[in-house]
Amino acid sequence: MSDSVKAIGIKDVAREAGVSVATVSRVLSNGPVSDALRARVEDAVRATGYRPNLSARRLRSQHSQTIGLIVSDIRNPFFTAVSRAVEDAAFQAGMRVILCNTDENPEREAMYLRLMQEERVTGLIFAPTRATLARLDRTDLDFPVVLIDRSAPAGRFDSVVLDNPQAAALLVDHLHGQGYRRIAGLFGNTSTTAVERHAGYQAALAAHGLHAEARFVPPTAEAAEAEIARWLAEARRSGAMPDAVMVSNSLLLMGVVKATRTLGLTIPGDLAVAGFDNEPWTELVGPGLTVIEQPVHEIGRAAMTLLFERLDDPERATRKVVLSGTCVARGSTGGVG
Amino acid sequence: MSDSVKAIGIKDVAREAGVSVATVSRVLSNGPVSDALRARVEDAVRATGYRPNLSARRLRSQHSQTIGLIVSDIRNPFFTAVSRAVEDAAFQAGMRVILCNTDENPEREAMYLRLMQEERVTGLIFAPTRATLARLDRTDLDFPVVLIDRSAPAGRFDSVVLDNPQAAALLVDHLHGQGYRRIAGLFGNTSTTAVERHAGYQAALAAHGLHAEARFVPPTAEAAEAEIARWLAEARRSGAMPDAVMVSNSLLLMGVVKATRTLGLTIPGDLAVAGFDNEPWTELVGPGLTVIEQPVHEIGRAAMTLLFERLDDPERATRKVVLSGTCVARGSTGGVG
DNA sequence: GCTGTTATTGAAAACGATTACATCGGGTCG
DNA sequence: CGACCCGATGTAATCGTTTTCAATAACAGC
Repeated sequence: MSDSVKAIGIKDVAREAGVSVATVSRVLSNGPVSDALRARVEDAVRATGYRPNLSARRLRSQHSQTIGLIVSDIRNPFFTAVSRAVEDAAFQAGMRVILCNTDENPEREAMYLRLMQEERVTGLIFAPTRATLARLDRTDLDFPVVLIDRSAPAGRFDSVVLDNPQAAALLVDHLHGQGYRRIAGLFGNTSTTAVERHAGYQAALAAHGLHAEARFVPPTAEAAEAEIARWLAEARRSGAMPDAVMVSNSLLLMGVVKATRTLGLTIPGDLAVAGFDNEPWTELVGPGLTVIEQPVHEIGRAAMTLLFERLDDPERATRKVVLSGTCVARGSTGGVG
Repeated sequence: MSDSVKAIGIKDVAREAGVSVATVSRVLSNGPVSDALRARVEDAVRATGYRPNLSARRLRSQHSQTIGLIVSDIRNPFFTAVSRAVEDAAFQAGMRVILCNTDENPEREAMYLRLMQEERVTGLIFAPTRATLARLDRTDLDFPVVLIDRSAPAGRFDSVVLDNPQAAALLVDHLHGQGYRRIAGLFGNTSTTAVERHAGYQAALAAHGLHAEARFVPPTAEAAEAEIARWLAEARRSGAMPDAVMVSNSLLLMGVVKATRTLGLTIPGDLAVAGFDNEPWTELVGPGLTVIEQPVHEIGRAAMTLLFERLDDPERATRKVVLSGTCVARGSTGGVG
């Protein structure tokens, strides 16, 4: 707590060890130094408790050794898992990660993009909203970007995404196989992900000769709960109750389950339910919830791989890695009758 | 993607605007500049697309404008909520947050503490494991630290914690009021939090004249599931089945619920269940899970307040803010019979 | 008209590290 | 033995800002 002493710098270490600052720097970065001096310097570092100043280091070396990771919702276990994978890969490569959370808010996205530039990040992994994705082409960033979860329509950026249409179709096929015929769909209205899942849902229903009924809501449990309650009330009046509902993410899934509780509906007796993301709790709710499981860790790893390859060769053609999900069938789609 | 042009710096802006770099700097930091020049500089900034280099800025100004936040598990909604509160408060104060995740691993804690020093953070908010907490007194950091969730035994650091004994007692009292008499307790074995909750649990049971039966496990759902299964099997053989079990965090809670499923026990018929942290899914599992709700947002805000006050006055006495939780009663403790 | 004061502005030092370049010894080879 | 080279080390330039300090201009007071 002695506030008066200045923080110790590389000069102090050099003096303590009786060498030049250059030698200290070389020891710190495993440069060519004789064993004798190296030992002296290491002792001095320990003795003084020296910690290099990262700002100075980054400024001079023009190397931030940092990659950015901008996700839309850190509470979503999908993103926590991905960020874990990214961080592990980054750590192995001796890099740090700056993790930012946008809440699907374009203003925050813009703010964090600016931050990334000011931090001079080496690269960025980004899950943008549709709004930002649209103008991202025209924004110029001076670092490579890999998109995750949300994909670019054109091809200026590398990206890694789930095969969303296929995954949605997987759910529809499963529901159809279990005997459900009126399959409602509830989708988020901010991400391209939801759009793709909706497309897969529609195509699969068409293939089975079924009619699609889809609605789009803000990606919150509350919105989903309210919408599904309204929807079912209407459906009951018109005598056209769906026998199953699939949703495009786990927040909506929670909303739907809540709604069935307040409406007094049983799962799957009155309504079958299926969704995305195999979160730990989905196994524990009701008879267990049928979900699509994403290869979350692989998605994170793939994003890092793409990023590093791009850093190696900035000129190569952009790539899009598409991974497929698997259907985890549980009691919530137990079958008709 | 024009890689050949050097990144533009403050010099380029100065040349573009026909002023000195000092003036540009002053405009950027709202220093005293005539309106005419200010306008010219702002135009130049826009024209060149200049972004200040944060490393250089931090190096020169000796002000990182950054606070560290080290949590033990970012997937734990308690910490996601806290970090949200911290980040909001930091943003309002014009600061950035470096968020780090230790997984309750002392090595990672040490690594991140080192990182905080090298980043020259202004202050740190930290939820340490017991192991690290013990040696934290002897470590010298050159920035103030506020502990959250886990409290310091001595008093070198400011801290903000839940009133853990009281919260645990709240649960025990509730269970007792519902008619339960054999109340088992399952606690994590890495945090001081669990220790305090255990103490409250024991005291409350004693007050009711009941016998405490507690066990400690690693803070994972798997460990809890295995332990509770073993425990119940033993208890059944010895004819001393508990009629209720309380656990010290939400991961353990999940493990216990899983175990009841595989063992075919009903909640609360065969076993009442209660735990900590009012996560969204606890409402949806079985008849709803009775939990202690923590004032998560207030905890984050209080930590930031403590930190800022400490920065204002490094000499003042350390404080410990204790907030109380509330009991959210649900079906999982529905009552005996 | 001279001086003191204040508000703008620019030149240059400083922040704490890395690194280009020079220096120095000692070994190898012709 | 001299030329050459190589590895270890030190000196000083450098990264892109902020900030100190001096300079200038404008203006008020006497």
